[in-house]
Amino acid sequence: MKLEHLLLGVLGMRPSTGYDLKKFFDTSGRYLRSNTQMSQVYRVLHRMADQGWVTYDVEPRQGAQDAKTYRVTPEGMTVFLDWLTGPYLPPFRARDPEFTARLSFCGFMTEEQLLRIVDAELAARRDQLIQLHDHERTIVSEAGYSFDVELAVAVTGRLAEWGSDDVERHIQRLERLREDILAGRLRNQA
Amino acid sequence: MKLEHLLLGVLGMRPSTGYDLKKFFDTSGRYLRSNTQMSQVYRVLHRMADQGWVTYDVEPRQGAQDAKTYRVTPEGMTVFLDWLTGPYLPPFRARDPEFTARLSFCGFMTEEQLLRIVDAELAARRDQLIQLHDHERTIVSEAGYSFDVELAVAVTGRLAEWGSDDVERHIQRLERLREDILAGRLRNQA
DNA sequence: GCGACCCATTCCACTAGTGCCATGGTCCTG
DNA sequence: CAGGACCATGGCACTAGTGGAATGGGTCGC
Repeated sequence: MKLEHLLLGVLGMRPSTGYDLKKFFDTSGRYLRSNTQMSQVYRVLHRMADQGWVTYDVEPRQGAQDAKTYRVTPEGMTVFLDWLTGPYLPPFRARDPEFTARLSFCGFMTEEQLLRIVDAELAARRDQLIQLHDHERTIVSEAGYSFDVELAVAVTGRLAEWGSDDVERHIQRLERLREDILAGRLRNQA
Repeated sequence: MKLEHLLLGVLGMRPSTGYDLKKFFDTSGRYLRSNTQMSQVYRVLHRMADQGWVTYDVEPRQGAQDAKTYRVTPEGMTVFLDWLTGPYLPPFRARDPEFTARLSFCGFMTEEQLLRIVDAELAARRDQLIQLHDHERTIVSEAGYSFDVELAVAVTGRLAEWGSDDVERHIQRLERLREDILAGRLRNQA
């Protein structure tokens, strides 16, 4: 998930300055991408402007740097939609934000496109759950450094438990979401 | 969380070849780091060998490339332990693997060091939960591209719900783990 | 006896991201 | 009236990671 696409998505909802974008990723967008650097935002913005994916209006500010309000061009929107509605390959770890990122831009999708993504995610996580079960792990330290095997076994056992619980829970949520989309239950609700 | 540290941790448990390490991150270590490239593993291994953090024994294989079995040196172990037991700054997103990574190497820690990490994580997530509640988000599309506001509101609402449920659940697990460590319940169990 | 897959290392060009700092303004607060 | 937060842009050196391919075995099954 490139910063590029996230920026296009955010700008697609609301034209912003580089500063606004940075602020967004520090606050409500933090679950999409954390630790976003100023420099990175501006660098990507410059590149996208060169490629014609975004344009900006300059608001002159006497003395200080001008403020540039960026907006997505039709070409940029095409690039963004190609990513958003293009093939979704669920990442190996259910927790990384690929899926969440796409869902948070679901306003740009049709319900059919959304369903395709949800279905792909669901299939991947069901597979994953099966593989988690027939997976034994042994912990042995052979390297001669001080290592508390008993503690390691107990804690990693718990981590594995947490992991598969999370996947199960995620699957249940996806099933519920899927049904709600199909039944039109996402319409006309608070 | 640098690949460096993960490699040192894994090698600290079991000396391995570069290939073994890559395989590990593709299978049981996949929750620590996904999509690990061969080239990256070998590059980091070379650098660490230069710095004296690891050494290797060469097993000659006639015709083909020699196989090198890497192991951690005392200096490397020091570097690793400095990271592992050094200050833990919980990442903004509860889901990224910093915490999990440290816990999976808990065999190298004392129970006190483990507790410090768990406590830091717990404090961070409790703060986060408070901030999640007084956080209103409004979704408006002002950019003129086709945008289904109703769908977006419904789905992002659900995402937010999922997110805060996850944090709550994570906190409960941490509390339970904390108590179990303190009560010595991680000892002598299956 | 060949294709597929495993073992094992290395190189190369490239892209993305980090961390830190400089500039220069406004507005608020104690 | 100083200090800090906020607004806004940008430069620089650096590090880490991606993606792909070349090399050259070995083993297993069909």
